[in-house]
Amino acid sequence: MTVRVRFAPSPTGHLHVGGARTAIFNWLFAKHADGELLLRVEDTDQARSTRESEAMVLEDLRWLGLQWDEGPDVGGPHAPYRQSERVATYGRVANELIDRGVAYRCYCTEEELEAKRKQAEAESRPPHYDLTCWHNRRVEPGKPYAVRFHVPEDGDVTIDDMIRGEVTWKKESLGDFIVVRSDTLPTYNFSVVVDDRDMEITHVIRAEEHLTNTHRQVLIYRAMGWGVPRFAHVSLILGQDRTKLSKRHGATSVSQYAEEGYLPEAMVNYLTLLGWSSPDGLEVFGRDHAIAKFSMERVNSAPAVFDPQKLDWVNAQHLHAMTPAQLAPLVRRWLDVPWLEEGIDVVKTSVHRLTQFAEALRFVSEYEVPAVDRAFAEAVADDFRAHGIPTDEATYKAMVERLKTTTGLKGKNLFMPLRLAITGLEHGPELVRSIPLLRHASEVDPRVLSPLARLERILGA
RNA sequence: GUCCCCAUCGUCUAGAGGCCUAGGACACUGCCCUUUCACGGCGGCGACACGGGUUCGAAUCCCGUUGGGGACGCCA
Repeated sequence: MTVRVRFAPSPTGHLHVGGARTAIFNWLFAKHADGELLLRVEDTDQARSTRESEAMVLEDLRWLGLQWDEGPDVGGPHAPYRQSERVATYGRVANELIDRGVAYRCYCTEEELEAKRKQAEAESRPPHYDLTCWHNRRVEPGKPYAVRFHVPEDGDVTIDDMIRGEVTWKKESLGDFIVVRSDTLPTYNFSVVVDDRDMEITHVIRAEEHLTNTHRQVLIYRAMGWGVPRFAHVSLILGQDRTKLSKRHGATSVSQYAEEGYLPEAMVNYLTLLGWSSPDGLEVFGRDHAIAKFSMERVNSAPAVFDPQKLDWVNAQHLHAMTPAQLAPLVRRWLDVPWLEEGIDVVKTSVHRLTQFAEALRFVSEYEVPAVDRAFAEAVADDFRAHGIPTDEATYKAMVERLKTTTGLKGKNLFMPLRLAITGLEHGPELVRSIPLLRHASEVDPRVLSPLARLERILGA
């Protein structure tokens, strides 16, 4: 049987790293098994769902480089893939549930239910529905009602979770729950079951926050006589304070990380590492490796704290492995200069994120006249005029040898003022690379002062 | 409160009863490389939450305690 999994976001904003990790695990699981991944939009919460959010989520998933076989954008044999467009189906199933006597119309108002809940709480009883409309089943034409599922006598449920093993719930832990709201839209626990059934989902891989929902969902599968898919509940991603990662922990949407100069490859790599480890111990890897090695057996059941520092490191590893030609088109967004590739090559190892290239290369386009000994500057300028500005390692080394003689300086005493005079800074990439870079950049970019022009600034000042 | 899940260095993790004096990675830190910064290399610091079992033997299996998290909606 072909593995079919789904990622089912609700379109209420950008994709969060938690959702991204769930999507990635679904994708890895499907790809590894040569199965299919489909995307389903869970937009039955009309108050919060928007098309703009849906577009953002899809864009975030594409940025990560995940691809799906069926979805609202690409269609497929089980269309539509938006729950808001599937309400007729839910209504049919709900009616069948009522016909079978396992669900009923509930005419209680939200206010009544709220009062009952409060009273139950006050009497320290479980806040379950008091079954008024179950005992008094009726049809009141014209009056709005919700459809409620009745938890049966044999409502205990045990699942064999791929990550957690056997998990059992007693029927008492559940009250009768609503499957269709009075506005005729389904609730999550209901639509998910109908859709997973319709879409022939074989494995439900989702976040642990849904674990307890599984009790209700299995009850619906049973009532309809449907086969139950396998479940895999992935642990949550936590913030540094060990609570569920949320906005107050800082950047939590993948689009923010894209803005901050992280590579999609690194994001996928790091998120994959949060709860999964490669059997060969590799920590820096690409998509193909993850797909080849992925298995649910190696997914950790304990929650994981999101560590921005390690993400940075993983990102740097991917960055450093890329060529300047590969990086240049990505960096242009932040720094669009004609000498970009050589610049990238010179400062690459000092950079962890794409955004940092602009900062690391600022010394090329910006120059503030530093405090340098005038005679020293004169000597260097004379050398440039006589022998030309170094253009590679050989000419640089020759220049250094001459300067040792003409200035009588060596070691730190030579290199520190040389660096300061030419870059305007005390720290930076190797001079053997920086000086040729400045020369080449000044030749193609009028905004860049050549090394000689810089010395003349000092002398003219 | 009830139910469910979880528990190895600060963090991510390896660990399927003897291979464990518990391994790796990030972070921190020392040295080396480097005439700066970074990269890189070699070291250091640093954990099996606690208590009972089971067993010749437990990080590993069982029970309990504690701690953390999640869910208890006409949200998903």
